[in-house]
Amino acid sequence: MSARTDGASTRDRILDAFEMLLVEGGSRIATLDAVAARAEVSKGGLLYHFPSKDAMVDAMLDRLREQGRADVDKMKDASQGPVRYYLETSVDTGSAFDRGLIAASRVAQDDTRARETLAELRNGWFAVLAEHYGDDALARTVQLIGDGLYFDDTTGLAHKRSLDHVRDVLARLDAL
Amino acid sequence: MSARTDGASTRDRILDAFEMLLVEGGSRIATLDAVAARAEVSKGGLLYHFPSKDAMVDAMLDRLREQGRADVDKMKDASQGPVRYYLETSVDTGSAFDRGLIAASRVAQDDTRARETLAELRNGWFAVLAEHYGDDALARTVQLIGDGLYFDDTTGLAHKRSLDHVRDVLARLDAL
DNA sequence: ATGACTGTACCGGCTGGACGGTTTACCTAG
DNA sequence: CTAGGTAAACCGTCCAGCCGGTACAGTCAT
Repeated sequence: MSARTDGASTRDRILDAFEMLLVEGGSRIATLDAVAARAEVSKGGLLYHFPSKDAMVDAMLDRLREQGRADVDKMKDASQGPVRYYLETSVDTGSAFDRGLIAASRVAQDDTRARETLAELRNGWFAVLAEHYGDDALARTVQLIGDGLYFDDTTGLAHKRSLDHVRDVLARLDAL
Repeated sequence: MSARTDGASTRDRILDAFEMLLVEGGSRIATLDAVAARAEVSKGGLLYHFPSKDAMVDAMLDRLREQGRADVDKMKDASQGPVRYYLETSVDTGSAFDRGLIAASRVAQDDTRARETLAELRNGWFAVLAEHYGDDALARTVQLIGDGLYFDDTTGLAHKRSLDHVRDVLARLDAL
């Protein structure tokens, strides 16, 4: 709550490092030693802030949920409208939020809390989409397209024309 | 290629056990010991068939690619047409192929070969979709929806009405 | 104002357990 | 005899978590 080194608190630097490693190589390489090294903290220092790896995951997920709430707000009053905003941010924009999202999905493979967090975020977006359209079928379909975009992106096989294709199809439905 | 115990060969039983463990708990719990136990084979017996874990992954991926080729064929001459077939099989039907697909995506997190295999399978489906529609935008969008369905399913948060919603929207586009 | 003490933030060596993989000795049906 | 195993000891490596220390800022009685 007081000591700073560069700009961010050590605590946040550790969480950032954890997310980066998760994004780059999955949970296998995101060991405590690797996280500590990346955050330029000793392992002991890391353990001072987060008593266990589990606690670190919890903290990362808490931060992500908070960022998620902010994202839903931005989506609601985005100038392009919620749909375009949602679709455009479904592909990795390099933001801290995206990084956290990808990190969480890496962990989700064997962590229930991460799955729950992801589900909670998805529910938030769906609510905005459903309210905007007043049509659950359309809202769900757009959300699925967003999930597909996101999946392709994180699995490393996104086609750069995908977003254009989707916009084209949604235009035919007057759903943009 | 000859010895049977129950119905399947020991080799296939091992691969099945490996996939099951991958689906249930990700690569962390799919250890050689756990696979051997699930397949009711000794660890030595497992290593007799697959000299290393890497070799086991390769074999699993090979089997999956073969099943994938068969699936593309089934998709081409499915009575419901390729789109319905593709969509319906994007949600887990409990088939061996689905299980293999989920298993591969679990491994894909830190395995290039698995990512390549998944990409190859996706290309096969896209080709059928694109040929059917003669419209890349629509084909890509349907594929993204399929990816979304699949993603939701494997992340454990599928809504059972999703498929109906998608069918509804595609009907509005005369794309079913 | 100073010396004793306290809490915060952090360091880094170490341990114990799990895991992948190897090897060896043994069994058994065809 | 040999293909197809079983059973279990063993090795090297990796990793989470533990622990004994350090540095230093602040507090407080004297």
